[in-house]
Amino acid sequence: MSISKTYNPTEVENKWYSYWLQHKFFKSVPDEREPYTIVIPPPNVTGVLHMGHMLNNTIQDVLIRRARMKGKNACWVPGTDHASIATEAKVVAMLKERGINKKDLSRPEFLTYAWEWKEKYGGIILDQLKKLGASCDWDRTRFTMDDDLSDAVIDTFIHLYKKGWIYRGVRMVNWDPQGKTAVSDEEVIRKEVNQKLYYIKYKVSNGSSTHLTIATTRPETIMADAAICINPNDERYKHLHHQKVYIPLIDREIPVILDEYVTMDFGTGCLKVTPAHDLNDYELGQKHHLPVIDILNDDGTLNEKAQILVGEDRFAARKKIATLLEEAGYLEKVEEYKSQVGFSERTNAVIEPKLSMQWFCKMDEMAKPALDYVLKGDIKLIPEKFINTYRHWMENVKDWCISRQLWWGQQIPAWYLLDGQYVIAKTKEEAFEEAKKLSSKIENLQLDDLKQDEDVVDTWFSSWLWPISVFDGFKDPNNADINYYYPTNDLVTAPEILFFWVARMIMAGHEFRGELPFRNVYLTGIVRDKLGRKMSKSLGNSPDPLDLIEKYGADGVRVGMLLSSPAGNDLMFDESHCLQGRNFFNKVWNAFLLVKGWKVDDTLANPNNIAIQWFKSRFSEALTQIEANFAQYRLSEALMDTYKLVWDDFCAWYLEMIKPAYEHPIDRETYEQTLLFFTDILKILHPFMPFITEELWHDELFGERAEMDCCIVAQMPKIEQINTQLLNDVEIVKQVITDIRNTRNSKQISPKDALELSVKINSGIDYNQYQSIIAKLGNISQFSIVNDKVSGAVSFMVSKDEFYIPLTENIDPVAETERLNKERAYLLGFLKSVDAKLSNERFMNNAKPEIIENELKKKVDAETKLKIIEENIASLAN
RNA sequence: GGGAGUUUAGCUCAGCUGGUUCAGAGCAUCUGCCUUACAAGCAGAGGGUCACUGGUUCGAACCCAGUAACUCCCACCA
Repeated sequence: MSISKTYNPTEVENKWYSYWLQHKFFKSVPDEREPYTIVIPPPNVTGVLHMGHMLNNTIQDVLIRRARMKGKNACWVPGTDHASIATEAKVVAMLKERGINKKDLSRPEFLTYAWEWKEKYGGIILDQLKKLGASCDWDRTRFTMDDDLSDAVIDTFIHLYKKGWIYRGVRMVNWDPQGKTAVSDEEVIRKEVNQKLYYIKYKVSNGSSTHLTIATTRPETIMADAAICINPNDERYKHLHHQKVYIPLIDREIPVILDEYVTMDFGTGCLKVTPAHDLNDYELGQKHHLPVIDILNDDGTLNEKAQILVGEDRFAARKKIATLLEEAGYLEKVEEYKSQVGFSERTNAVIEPKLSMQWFCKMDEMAKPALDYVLKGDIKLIPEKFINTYRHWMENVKDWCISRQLWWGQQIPAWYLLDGQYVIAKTKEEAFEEAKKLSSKIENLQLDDLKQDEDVVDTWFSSWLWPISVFDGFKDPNNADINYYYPTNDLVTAPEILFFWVARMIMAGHEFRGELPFRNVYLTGIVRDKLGRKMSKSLGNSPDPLDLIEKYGADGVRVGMLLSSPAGNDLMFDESHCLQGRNFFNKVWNAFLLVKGWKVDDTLANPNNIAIQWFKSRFSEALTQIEANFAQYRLSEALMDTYKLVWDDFCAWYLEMIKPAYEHPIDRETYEQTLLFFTDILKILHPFMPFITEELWHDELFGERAEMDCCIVAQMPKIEQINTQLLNDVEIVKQVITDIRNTRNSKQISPKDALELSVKINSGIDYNQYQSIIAKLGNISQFSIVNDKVSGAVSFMVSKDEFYIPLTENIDPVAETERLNKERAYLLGFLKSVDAKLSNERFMNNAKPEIIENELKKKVDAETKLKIIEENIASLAN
């Protein structure tokens, strides 16, 4: 098998992904091994892959591949979320394009369209994940509206209802007029927007011509006013106590009420109270027994109760009413004003506070154990800083509005009787039986008298069950899968959904399994562009992930994503990272080409033992570091350790040390060792760069591979004994080589010209054994150990040892002296600081003994060096 | 308004229990190289008052207090 000169990612990626699939390497079934489980945060079924998914899933894949290679039974469960609001919106839009209005469809008809649409476009994102190399067990793919998962939703609804934790009530909810549904508090995103503050005059009805002025950002709601409220302590308005005023334009009379809730120094100190359209006003209205006048339709247009501007959209009405007020002389002034406005997370429509009958889930009881898991450390949040946020939310948790006025989702299992009573039951038949038991029985109750609640539950009411439901933990609570895989190990997700999803999964885990759902939550950051803006479709600042894969290879993009993304920190994405990733796999490829090109001569018996032993130790040293970083979920650092090990230690040093001269053969032992090293390198690279490593793994260089002998299931190398002495020595040897190269650079000597090198050893290092390495990498023709200083040579010092390169014609005593003087000055300064410490009584009394010992050693070392330098300066002067 | 976090080289980030003259890495930059694995490369080099001000300490990037800037989360000021 010949190997191509350059690595071709696309071809290789497709080849190996199919191979992995075909040989079921992603598949997991319970066995005697330790499980390692991740459930994917299910992306919206309508979604397409964006940079956030790339980051998130790359991390998951690295973790899962590593676990697999560490002998665990790794199971990554993929799937999608039905995302009721988002999907329903898309389906409605699609129907509209076809000239179909949702209103004209029955529920079953609509759902048929929706399912068709889901089947057609639903899988896209999962296929995109495959391009990234995601090693999910695709046979386990679930959808939150699969029958079993929907059943679980209904069952848990009934369970919680029976516990008294689900109730129905009229509340002020966040109404999304575009989605025409209520949304939960968490789905409202507040943004500061520039608004106008309208000052509007209301006539007092006592016959005098006085008026009061209120300030509002929402003049279109004055028709829904129920009162004007002033602070009883406000001296300015004592005369208004117990008066009534007329709403402008419609001249409806409303009372002036008193409440300390009103801030005197904001606006005019007069507050219009509009219970139907503002949460605070609603509460104020409750307190003062005010009527609720709702002037808005579900779609945000004004209804007939508004009397004027009926049918107008709320924002159009706002503009028009401003004009009307102005014309009628009621508008005192308009000011620019910044305030917070809530937007729907799903549709981006401005949220309308609206009173309506909804289903709620009580949270306080469930929050307690869910908080404990995290506070006790049974569930770890990574990074830990999120614990505070989590606690704050859990301690102030509010009941969860779980009903949504949509069709796409799990329909609420509430069945209404003709008289408005209702029962909760899974099926109509069960509901019928329940209904017959009601205390106030209905005569002649017929099955068809029961009408199911039209609403569906919030999508999160299904996804909070995800870690259990994907293993059929509801349908069959004692099955082999759930017993084996649950609790799962790591969850990788965005901090944005810590409350939406993570917290609720913990609650559900405890409530329905009596156990936590996962042990570690790795919270990723937001992917931002160079300017720090969140990457989003609407800003157009997000590259298409698939284009990136096309351009840099999946391995390159994976490395690019991970190069700089510590947990919890936002990722400042820059394509140059992917470039760096590509350059990296290119480096690996070329190193491979080099080794592959070598011819072995079995008669050679001069293995590079030093190089081999050194790299062995170095590899274990790096592996120790890599493991430690993984243990702390420092993926970027683990990657960087690997990167440096491969690029610097292996390619730049080890391969250069052992590389035979052009067209010369290599000895058997060195060759075999190098192949072993390469194998280990492929293994540690694999979680980051699965494709190129698998490709190289199968090269004939490593001999015939059995069908199932793949890098993806290779076992990670183990940490072996580290020869610290050797590692230290080689660091010095590397420094010697660097200094030789530096000398060449500064004297403009070509690397091709061989040099002579002498060393006067003061350190006790045995340079004899490193001679050949120094000679090879420094291009030294003659290496000698001397007892005296060499005059007329360029010198440098490494550790305490003096090195000389005779260069009579090029030597410049003045420059050389200057250089040595600089070093001398540095050492003098250094000694001074050390002496200062050592002569400081308090330091000697307080510092730990090992610190003092270290200082003493520093002193001796520096003095030795100083002495040598001063001798050298003296000898130059001669 | 409340809470959390961040601030270290041009950029992205490390810096664990305060202890080498401690200031580090990768990228970028600069210099020199087409040295037969790799110019997607090789060999080198330069770059920082650790945001600011005080304090604690023998010793501070690290601990404490204050200041500033930025980010995120939570919160109903019309």
